[in-house]
Amino acid sequence: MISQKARYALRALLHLAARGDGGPIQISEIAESEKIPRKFLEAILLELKKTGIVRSHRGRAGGYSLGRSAKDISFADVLRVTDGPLALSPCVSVMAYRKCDDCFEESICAIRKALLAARDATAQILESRNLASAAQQLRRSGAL
Amino acid sequence: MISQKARYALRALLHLAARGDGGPIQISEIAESEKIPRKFLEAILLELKKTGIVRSHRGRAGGYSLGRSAKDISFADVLRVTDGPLALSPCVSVMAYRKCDDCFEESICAIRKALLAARDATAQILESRNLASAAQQLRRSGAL
DNA sequence: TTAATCCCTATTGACTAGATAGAGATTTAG
DNA sequence: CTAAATCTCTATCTAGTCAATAGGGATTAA
Repeated sequence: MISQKARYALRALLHLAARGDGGPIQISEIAESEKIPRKFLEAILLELKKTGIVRSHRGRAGGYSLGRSAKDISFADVLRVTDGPLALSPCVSVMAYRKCDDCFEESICAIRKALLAARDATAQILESRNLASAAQQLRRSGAL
Repeated sequence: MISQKARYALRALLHLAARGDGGPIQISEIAESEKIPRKFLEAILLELKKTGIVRSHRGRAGGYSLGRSAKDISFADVLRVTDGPLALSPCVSVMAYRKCDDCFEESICAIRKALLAARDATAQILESRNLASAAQQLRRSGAL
């Protein structure tokens, strides 16, 4: 299961992607219209900023905007920031590989083989879905 | 990431699948040869028993054996017991559906659409991998 | 210089993961 | 029949994580 943080992050980013072309948007606007606890959202956006997914503008009339084109921000990108690796085991993570603590011999581990296939399938999907396509879906279904 | 409990469960079940035809195997044998804390393994096997994945035999010379043919026990079956639903969100879980707490309108949720595709991809893989095929892989690579 | 914004650190409460302890119940060998 | 070996059950502990909140500090523009 993804965390609440991940849900908030995705909702906030979709908000930015949808109303994206009129300068920065304030935390409080996002928090109110997406029903996200304001302080929690601050922390989330700060993390997203550190990885370049969003950009911030300080001072009066400051706020947040996407750090790059919406079509270049995938669901995988976001989940990796909020929830860590997509993989079901560190030993099959591409972005954050680590040997399992008690692994005997990785090359013949039957568990690893299954988890690796699962990771590849998940990553293939989540890397192909991005904010632009998601926002477009919303527009098509009349939600925007 | 899967839990430590899931790892232990899978290792224990592979142990049973590999040495499966000579009557029940004791917890202590599994615990020692798979390096799993004994008491923790007891709890895990008890849970696996409740769902029919293993069968127990009490008393002297008792122990555990698989509850059904190894080819009918998928990785998905095991992970569902130890770690809950495979899905990344309750609203896309097939075995344990639940509406998201703060969902506005499920049918047009763009997040849900991506998570649904991810669930299907993961489930497809994990339901196709089973203890029999995993044990066979181990045999082929000379681990048994 | 003031007000609006983002930035940062610390803290809290609830919950879960992983592991352990100690008895109780059941079966079978002798 | 009884003793030993097994599984069964309930309770507990510790450390860590999740979700949320608090209270300022830094920056910018009007």
